[in-house]
Amino acid sequence: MVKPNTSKGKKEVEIKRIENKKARQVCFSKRRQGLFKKASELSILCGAMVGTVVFSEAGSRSFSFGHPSIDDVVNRFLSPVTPDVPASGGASHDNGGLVTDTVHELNIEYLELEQSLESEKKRKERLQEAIEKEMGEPMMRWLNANILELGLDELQEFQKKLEEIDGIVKEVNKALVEGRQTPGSHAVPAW
Amino acid sequence: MVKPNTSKGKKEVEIKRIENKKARQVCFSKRRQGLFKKASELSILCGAMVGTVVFSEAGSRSFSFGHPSIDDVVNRFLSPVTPDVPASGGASHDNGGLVTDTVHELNIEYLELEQSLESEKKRKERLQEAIEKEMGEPMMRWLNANILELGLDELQEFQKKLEEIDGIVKEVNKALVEGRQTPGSHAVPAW
DNA sequence: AACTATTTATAAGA
DNA sequence: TTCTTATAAATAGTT
Repeated sequence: MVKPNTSKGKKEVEIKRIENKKARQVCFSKRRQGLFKKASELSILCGAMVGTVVFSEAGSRSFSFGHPSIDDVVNRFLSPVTPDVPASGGASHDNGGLVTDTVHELNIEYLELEQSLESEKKRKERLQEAIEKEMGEPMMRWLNANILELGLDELQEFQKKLEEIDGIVKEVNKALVEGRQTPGSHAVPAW
Repeated sequence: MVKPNTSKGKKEVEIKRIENKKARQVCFSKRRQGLFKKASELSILCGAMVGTVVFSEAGSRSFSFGHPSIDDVVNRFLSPVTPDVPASGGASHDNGGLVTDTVHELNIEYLELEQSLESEKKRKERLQEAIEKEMGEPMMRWLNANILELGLDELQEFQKKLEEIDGIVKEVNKALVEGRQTPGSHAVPAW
């Protein structure tokens, strides 16, 4: 290339909030793309589960990438199977085999059990919090913002949804009370 | 740096699974770092919520980055509410005054009325969509992700919330049917 | 883990 | 928004 420098091109950037709104949006768009590309490459090259979620500043839009899917990744993240916490090594208690027979091994087993109970407790706390937070504040905020705007038809539609969800919850509840086993296939409508 | 070229340096890579285990692990480590850095830069430059989760291939370890925190991002992702609803550019028909008296003015008034009805219709459509979208997909996704994990206590808590909301909706509904006037202060709990 | 030749990402400008 | 291009940044292979 023999083009003279026309002052285009990348300049070094310091990483701090871009104040100019237009420039910020352009950057958001470009870097979001770049981020997803990197995430995708990592998942392919290394066969790893990777999930990335980005919300636009206003919060009105969300973008996500996930391998194998964003839902899989989120579920995995929420699942107690692996303790999360950045770079925390999960003591996997796989147990293919024989009974432990030394005091040392018994001790280890006990510690693992204790840890697993602890993390189960934490998980429950997190779920409880989530219910409070997701069903509480944001839903109520949305209602506050919109309920006065709803007409009759809309209200009835909204109510129908509510009752649909309520029905599912009741069903799962029942299944739990009765069999105390995983309610694998409760009647889920075609979501 | 006066080193002669000893054939180091990057070669182009095609994006496919790296078969060599050692190389794959090294790549995982490097690119994971890179990904988190990019995610962090995006969140700072553009003031956006960003979350990224990566699981090691074996699945024993998880790594995450989140701004403001990974839990915030996940909760937001699972939250049924997105306060989008773009600013409805409603032509405010304030009317402080006198009766219009020329054909021209009547025409204008008619056109404005028509426009206002049109935009009202649009607004309703938007709300209908919002109900579908907010109550539908994200809520169901959240439920899917969590309902099997909920214990009895949590389920009952969840249900209580549902019924609380349902009660409010019914009340507003009633107010609409009866008085056909803004139900300014229905019994709203302390949200 | 450090090095560095190259590829890749991207900030500005058009 | 999309394309172009100079340059900064990421990184694959080597040591």
